[in-house]
Amino acid sequence: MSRRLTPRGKERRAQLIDYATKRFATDGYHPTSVADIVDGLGVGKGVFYWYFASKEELFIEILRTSQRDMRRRQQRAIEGVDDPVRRVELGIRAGVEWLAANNDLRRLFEFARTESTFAGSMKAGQSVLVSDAVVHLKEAIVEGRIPDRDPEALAWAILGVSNQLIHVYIDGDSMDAPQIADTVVDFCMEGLGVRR
Amino acid sequence: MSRRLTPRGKERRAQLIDYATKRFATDGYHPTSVADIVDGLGVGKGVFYWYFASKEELFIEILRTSQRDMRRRQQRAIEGVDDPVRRVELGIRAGVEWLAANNDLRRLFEFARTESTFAGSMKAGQSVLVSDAVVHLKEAIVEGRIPDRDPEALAWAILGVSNQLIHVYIDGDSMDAPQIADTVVDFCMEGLGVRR
DNA sequence: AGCGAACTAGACCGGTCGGTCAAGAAGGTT
DNA sequence: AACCTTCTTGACCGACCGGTCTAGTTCGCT
Repeated sequence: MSRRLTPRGKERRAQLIDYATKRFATDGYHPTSVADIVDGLGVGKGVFYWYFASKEELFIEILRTSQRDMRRRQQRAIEGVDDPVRRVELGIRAGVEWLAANNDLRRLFEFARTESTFAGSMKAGQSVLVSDAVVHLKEAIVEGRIPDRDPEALAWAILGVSNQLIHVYIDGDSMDAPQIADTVVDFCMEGLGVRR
Repeated sequence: MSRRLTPRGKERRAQLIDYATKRFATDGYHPTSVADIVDGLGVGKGVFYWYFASKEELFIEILRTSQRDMRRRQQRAIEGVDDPVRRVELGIRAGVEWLAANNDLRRLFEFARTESTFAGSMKAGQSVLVSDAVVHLKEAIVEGRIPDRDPEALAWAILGVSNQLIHVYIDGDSMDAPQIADTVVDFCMEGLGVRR
């Protein structure tokens, strides 16, 4: 699906994406029908299928552009920083802040990972983030700044901590984004801090 | 829903739960219809509604009993162990091994967290696990074995690492459960191991 | 003003959904 | 054998699903 869109058309399309994102995030993808979306916007069903080939296509589009946006933010946050450990930290903070600011999308990501139709698309996107992180982790290992362990596993672990703490503390809104970022960074840098 | 069940009835019920769990895990909760379940078992639809009041009730029952089972396994793994740090480690290992061995259920948990209908039930169950862990973490802090940080956040972080690494390495079957457990324990105990 | 492209409304379609129900088979107890 | 409870069948129901389509309106351009 790809049409020539006038400014008016682009805005409609954006409207549909925004509203659908919210509904998907609050009610779930399956329970939200196309009729719900167009009714909520007060437009006819034809509008939806003018801009999107299917409900599924819309959802995948939301996932793709969101993942791209998050990665961009992370890259902007670390550009020009020499210290690899510092780059990891800034990457974590940028990621946490993006996910906290786009909680709707975070929820969509969580769901998308659970259904085979979307899992592939999600895994691909996440793998990109992990590869990004692996570069810095490897550098940190080479420089002897952190012990030599599988950098990919470390990157996934970081992602896991970030997602979990945001999920708990944003949805339970008992912490703001910077506080969560502090907690995540702290745990990722030294874990429980057990002396062994 | 609760009926007097003969042994035969109990087995039917278990059959339904087993098969539905697998279908829910592979195809998703919504895409799996009640008709799919009974057809897959070669029985009539009435059978399903003889044992369960609704599709939703069945799903919640699966979640409840699974969470209980996982917690039991964790408790059995740490009973009689004096060292709180060791208890945390054994709890992590037991949790990881349970989730790896019951990957179907792990996927269901992942989905259940994303839909408002089931999120409450899931959160409650997870909170219990966290409270369990918090007890040992507090003790470890008091004994000076680990630095004094919010034990609840630590517990959630541990849960996040466990879920993420199992998700990645079991579904991509490139590691077995004990290896994953090692990796999780390692990360949780000392994180990236940054010297600060 | 006129025309084609962009956009919109909403009735409509076939299919599927979760759930019901009447009828009867199977099994245990007396 | 008679009888009651447990269990099973599958046709059926109304609701709703994603998606189509036709008839039209609005807009930008010449």
